[in-house]
Amino acid sequence: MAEQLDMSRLSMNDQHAPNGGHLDRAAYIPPHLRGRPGGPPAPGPGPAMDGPPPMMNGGGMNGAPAGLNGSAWGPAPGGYGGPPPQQRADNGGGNWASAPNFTPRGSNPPPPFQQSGGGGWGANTGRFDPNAYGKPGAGGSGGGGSSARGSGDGQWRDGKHIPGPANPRVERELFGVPNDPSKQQTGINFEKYDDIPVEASGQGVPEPVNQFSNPPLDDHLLANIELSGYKVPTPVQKYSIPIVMGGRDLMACAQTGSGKTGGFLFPILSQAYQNGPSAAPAAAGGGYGRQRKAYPTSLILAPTRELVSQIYDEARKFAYRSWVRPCVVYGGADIGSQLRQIERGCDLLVATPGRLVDLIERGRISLCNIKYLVLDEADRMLDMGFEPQIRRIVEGEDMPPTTGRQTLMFSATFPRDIQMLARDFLKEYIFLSVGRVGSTSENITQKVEYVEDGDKRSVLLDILHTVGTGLTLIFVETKRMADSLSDFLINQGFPATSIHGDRTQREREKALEMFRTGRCPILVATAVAARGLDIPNVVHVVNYDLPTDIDDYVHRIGRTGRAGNTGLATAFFNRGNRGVVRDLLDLLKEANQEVPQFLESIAREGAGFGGGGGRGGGRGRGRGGPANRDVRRFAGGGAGGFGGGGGGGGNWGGAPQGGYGGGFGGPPPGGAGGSGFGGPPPAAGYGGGGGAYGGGSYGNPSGPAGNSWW
DNA sequence: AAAAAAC
Repeated sequence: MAEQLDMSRLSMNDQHAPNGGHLDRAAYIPPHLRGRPGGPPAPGPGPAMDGPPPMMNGGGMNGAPAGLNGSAWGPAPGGYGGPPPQQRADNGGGNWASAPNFTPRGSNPPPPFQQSGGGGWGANTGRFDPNAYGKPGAGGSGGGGSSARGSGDGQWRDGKHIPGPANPRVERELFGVPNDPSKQQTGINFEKYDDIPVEASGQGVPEPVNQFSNPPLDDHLLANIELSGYKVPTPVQKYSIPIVMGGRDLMACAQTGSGKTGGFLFPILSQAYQNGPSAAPAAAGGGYGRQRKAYPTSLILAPTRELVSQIYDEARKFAYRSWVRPCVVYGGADIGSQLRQIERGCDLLVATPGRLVDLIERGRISLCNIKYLVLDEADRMLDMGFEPQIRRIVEGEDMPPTTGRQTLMFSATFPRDIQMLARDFLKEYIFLSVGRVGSTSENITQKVEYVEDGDKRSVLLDILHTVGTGLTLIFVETKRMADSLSDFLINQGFPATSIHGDRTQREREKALEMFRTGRCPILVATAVAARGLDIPNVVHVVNYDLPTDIDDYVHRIGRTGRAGNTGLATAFFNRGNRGVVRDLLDLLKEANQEVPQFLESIAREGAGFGGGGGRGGGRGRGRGGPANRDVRRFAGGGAGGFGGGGGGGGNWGGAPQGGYGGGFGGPPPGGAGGSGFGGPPPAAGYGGGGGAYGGGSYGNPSGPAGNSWW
C-alpha cells in the first residue's frame, strides 16, 4: 500500500516536478492558467489580452481577436507563451481585462508542477457573457452562453483549483430537473448493486473504498457526483477509484451498466482537480497562429459514436465548474464544429478512433500531453477492426509511453487479442473482473420462444400488444431488417423508429433521443445499439433475431434491467439459431431462468454444431464468478489459484487458462493486498522501489515473468 | 454474415 502510494507520488513528480527542467523553455501554457482574471498582457507579442474580444464570431479562429495572435498558439518569446495551444479564440480572456481581480501575470507564480511558462493568465474558457461578467470572483463566464458549455469553466491557479461559478441553467441542463424522465439518472438500483461480484488481482491491489469521500476523491468532484445523484460507488467504482488514484494502470472486464464510466471518470477527474493540468513538452505549441492544436490530458476511446457521446455527457457533469474542459469528436458529424469545439480548449477528449486519427493527421490534436488514456469497450473496438487506428494512436503518434501515462482498459471479454493489447499498452496493471450485471443475477427475466422466421412479425405484434408501457428495444441482425421491421411496425400503428449504421448520424441521434424520451418507445436496432448504451427505463428487450455470439446476446439483454432494476428479455429462437443453443442454455441456467424444453432437445440434437464448448468456453461466466480472468502468470507465484470463487461453468474448452491455476491467487473482493500471491515475484515492477518507475523496469509490462502471456 | 467506423 505504502509503496504504491509512493509510486503514485513518484509518477506525478516525474511528470511535474517544478524543476523538471522545462520551466523556462516551454511555450505551452496549460489549461490551469486559462481563465486568469485579468488576462495580463503577454510579455512578448504584446497587446495580447487587452480588450475583450467581441463575442465569438463565427469565423472563430481565423478571425481571432488580437489578443490571441501569436502568443496564443505560437511559441512565445521568453518561454512564456500565450494561452495554451488550444486556447480558445472566442473568449480571449478579454472578458476579464477589467475584472476586479486583475492580476499581473508576474505575481502569479506557477504551481509547483507547472513546467511551462510562468504565465499567470490565460483566457477564460467561457464565452463572453455580459451576465456572468460582473459576477464576483473569478471563474468562467462559461456555461451561460452556450449549450456546449457548463463544464470546464473553472481554472487552475497558483496550484489551486478554482471552480467556476454555479450556473443554475447549466445545472439544469446537465443534471436535469427532478421528474424529468429524459434527464433522469440511469436508473441505478443501488440496493441491488452489491450483488455484483468483483475480483481484483495483480500486485498491490489497494483496498476498495465503500463510499465517495475525501479521501480519496476531490471535493469538487464529490460535489458534482452529488449533483448527479450518485450516492454510493458501484462495485467497479469501489475498486477502480483507489486503483486509479494510486497511479496504477487498470485492465477491467466490465460492462457499461456496472458504472464503469464513472469508474474511470471519477478518479481521472479527481486527480486532475487535485494535481492540475500537466504541462506539454517544450515542443508543444509548434506552429504559429496557424497550428491550432489541442493538447488534451485525458483521452477516452470508444467504439461507437453513440457511446462516445454518452461518455461525453457524463464527463460534462463531473467536469462542471472545473478547469477540465471535455470535448467529443466522432465521425459522421460536421468536423468543423468539432474543430471549433476543441479549439476552445480540450482537456478531456472522448473520441472514436477514426475521427481522432483524422484530426491527428490534420495536425489539430497532439497526444503528447496525455496523462490518462482510457480504452472503453476494447474488445468491441477490436471486433470492429479498429486495432490499426488504436495502435497508431497509442503507439504511432506522440503519446507518452506507458510509463508516462496512466492507462485504463475496459472490455467485456478478455480474449487473446485484448490480452495482447493490454500487454502492450499497460504497465503492471491491476486486473479487475466485474461480474455481469443482470444476466447472471435475476434482474432480467429471460424468455425464449420458438418462433419460425415467418411468424416473427405476428408474434412480435402480440408481444407489443400485451407488454404495457415502457421502452421496448428490438434487436435484428441486419440493417435492412431494421428498416423493414420498423416500417412494418409503424404501418401497424406502433410508434417505432430504428437505429443502424446506414442511417445518418443525425437520424441515429434523433432516433435515440425519441426513444430515450419515450416519444417513440419502440426502437428497432442493429448491433450498433447492442453495447454500452445506457438508456434508462428499457423494460423489454426483444431479440427478434438472435445473435450468433452469446456475448452479443448478453450485451443486448443488458440494455434492460440496468444496474439492478428488473427487466424482461424475449428471444425468438428457431433452428437457424442452433449455433448458440448451447451457450444460451448455459446462460439461462446460470441466471436461474426457465429453460424451455425445445432448447434442451435442440441442444442435444445439435451436438457438434459449435456445441461442446468450442466458443462458449473461455468466458467463465457464473453467478459467483467474474466474467473474465486475469491471465497473467507471475513467476514465482505458486500457491494460489484464483481467489475469488471460481465462477463458473465448465466449458473451458478453448480457453487459454491452461496454466492458470498455478498463477496466483488474486485477492478476492474483500481481501485486498498482495497477500494473495504465492510468492512475491522478483524485484521489478511496482515492487521494485521508487527507482523502478522511471527506470526501465517496465519494459515488459507483463511483469517479471517476461513472457507470461498465452 | 453483418455490423460498425474517417473523409
